[in-house]
Order: sequence, then C-alpha cells, then structure tokens
Amino acid sequence: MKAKSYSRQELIALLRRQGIAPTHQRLEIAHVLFSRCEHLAADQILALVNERHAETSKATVYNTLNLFRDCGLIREVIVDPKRVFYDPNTQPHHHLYNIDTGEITDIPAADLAISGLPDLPPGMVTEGIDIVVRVRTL
Amino acid sequence: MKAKSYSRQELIALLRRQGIAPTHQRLEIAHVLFSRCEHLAADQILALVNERHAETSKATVYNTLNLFRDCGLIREVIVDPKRVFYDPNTQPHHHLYNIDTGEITDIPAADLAISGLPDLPPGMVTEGIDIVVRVRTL
DNA sequence: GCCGCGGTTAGACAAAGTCCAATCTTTGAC
DNA sequence: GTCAAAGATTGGACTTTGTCTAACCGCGGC
Ligand SMILES: [Mn+2]
Ligand SMILES: [Mn+2]
Ligand SMILES: [Zn+2]
Ligand SMILES: [Zn+2]
Repeated sequence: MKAKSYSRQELIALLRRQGIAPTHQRLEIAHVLFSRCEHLAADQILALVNERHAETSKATVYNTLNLFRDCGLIREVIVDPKRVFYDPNTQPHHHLYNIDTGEITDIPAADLAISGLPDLPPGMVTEGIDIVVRVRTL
Repeated sequence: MKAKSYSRQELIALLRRQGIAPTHQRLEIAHVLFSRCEHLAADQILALVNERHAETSKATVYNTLNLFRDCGLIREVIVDPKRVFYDPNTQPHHHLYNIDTGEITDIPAADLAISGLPDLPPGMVTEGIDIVVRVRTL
C-alpha cells in the first residue's frame, strides 16, 4: 500500500463521495489516516491531528473514526485487546502482528488461499475473513 | 469439542499438573470454564461462579484467568474490541464470529489449510495464526 | 499456638470509548 | 451576501474492562 499524498481537494472529494460533509476536523483526520499508511489507534490519531495546533477533540476523533468506518473509508483491526487500530487500506488483506513490539504489517490477500472452511450454517452470510499471524521477535 | 464433565478430583489433578494450587476459587472457575465448552468473557465467568453463593471476587477471577492463560490451560480469543473471551479449547482451531449476536463458534483447524503466506522477516518466529470468519445473520 | 507464604479481597485507579447538552459551522435558499 | 435550519464539535461526565495495592485470610510446618 503506497503512502499517496492526497491534496486537500482530493480529500474533500473523497469525503463528499461518501456523503460526508468535509469539515476542517474531518479533513485533518482523513489527512492523518490516508497520508501515512499505518495502522493507528484513536489516541495516536488524536495526538497527530493536534500536533501543530490543538483544534480537534477526543469526541470528534471517535465520532469521525466511527463515521469513516461505517462508510467503508477505513476498517478496524482487532488484534490487541487494549485498543482498536484503524486501517486506511480497505482492500481485502490480512495482518502480521508482532506481539512484542505491537507492530502491525499488511499481508496481501491476493496470493493467499484458505481451503477446507466448513459450510456456514443456513441463514448466515460471510462478512469477511480476518487472518492474524502472531509473530514474536526471536 | 465435547463438554466433558470434570469431577472435582480431575480438576484438582488438572491444576496440580501445571503447578497451580487448587484453591476453592480456582476450582470453581476451572469448573465453569471446562464443564461448558463456550467462549466466556470475564464478567460472565464472574457471574457464573457467584451464581449460587457469592464467594469469588473480580480480582480473583482476573488473576486466575491470567494464570490459566499463562499456563496454557486456556487461551484468549480476540474478536470483540470490547472484551476478551476465554477459550477452554487449547487445540489449534479457529473461530466463526457472528457480529450480530456476538456468538463464537469453533472451526477445527484439522481440515483447513492456508497457502501463499509470505516468508517472515528474519529473526521472527510464528506464535500462532488466528482466523476469524465474521458472519452476519441474513 | 505461632510463623510464613501464597491466595484472596475491596476498593482505588487507569485507559478506551460513549454520551450529552451547549455551542459553533456549514450549507443551501433566497 | 444573509440567514436560519441542520449538522458537527466540544468539554466533561460517565461507563466498562481490566489492573494494582495493601490488608487480610488460611493452611502447612514447626
Ligand atoms: Mn489544522
Ligand atoms: Mn462454591
Ligand atoms: Zn492493514
Ligand atoms: Zn474456540
């Protein structure tokens, strides 16, 4: 996943396409998420957004992350029981999780195959499959 | 995974084998975990253990779950950002997670294969691979 | 009976996240 | 451009999950 540098106009278009009003705070948060391609937790995003000049509250960060998630702009990564990480990469992919450092790395789903999954109980539909490879530094 | 009904003596032996002193509280918690084969959160275990007669504290439940986990008697399941579930099934297996009901079901690892995983960065060793199939009720 | 040690406990604490009512911004109609 | 309605933001209170601590309990060994 490339760390494309989105212009302000591109970010505005990105939000509008989802029917999201491009407020200053949402643009700042989108910028933090999409300019670097990392897996960030809410408190890290809050800190990054207010780095230069405090102007976005904790409530707005959480509101916005939930909004972006509901619109499919970002996804949640559940690997650490302590906090949720937000992933700007919404392509199907999986994760390598270093349990010592907490580092999360993408694993492309392209060349990966799972076989032998049992059939789903009737009336259920798959929402997604998440694979987490937990690694330790030797 | 069968819901074997362990006798008090079997539970005592199970704990002693791991060098764990079989106190009354630990036996109660072990009983709750191993007699039913579900994925329970700490607060559910606390409630079940104190169902008849309050005698085990929150601190002891958490102490004991962490102790059992460190000894490999149980494992944690990380699927819900809100709480950790404890799994008495320590065989390699995966999970089906119903995002609507919160229900967690085991998927045996036996007849399941993953191909195409990239090589690990040098100096890293795999601790485990967790697959979560997220399903929705149609 | 007393000691020592491991286990248990209530309650204080911490961190992640939600909620609320007051306030501020955005937006579109004019 | 003005303005009002709709929508967004905010500080701070609140909730939930989990940890920590210091006092206390209980049991085996002497
Ligand atoms: Mn700014
Ligand atoms: Mn009892
Ligand atoms: Zn990712
Ligand atoms: Zn399981």
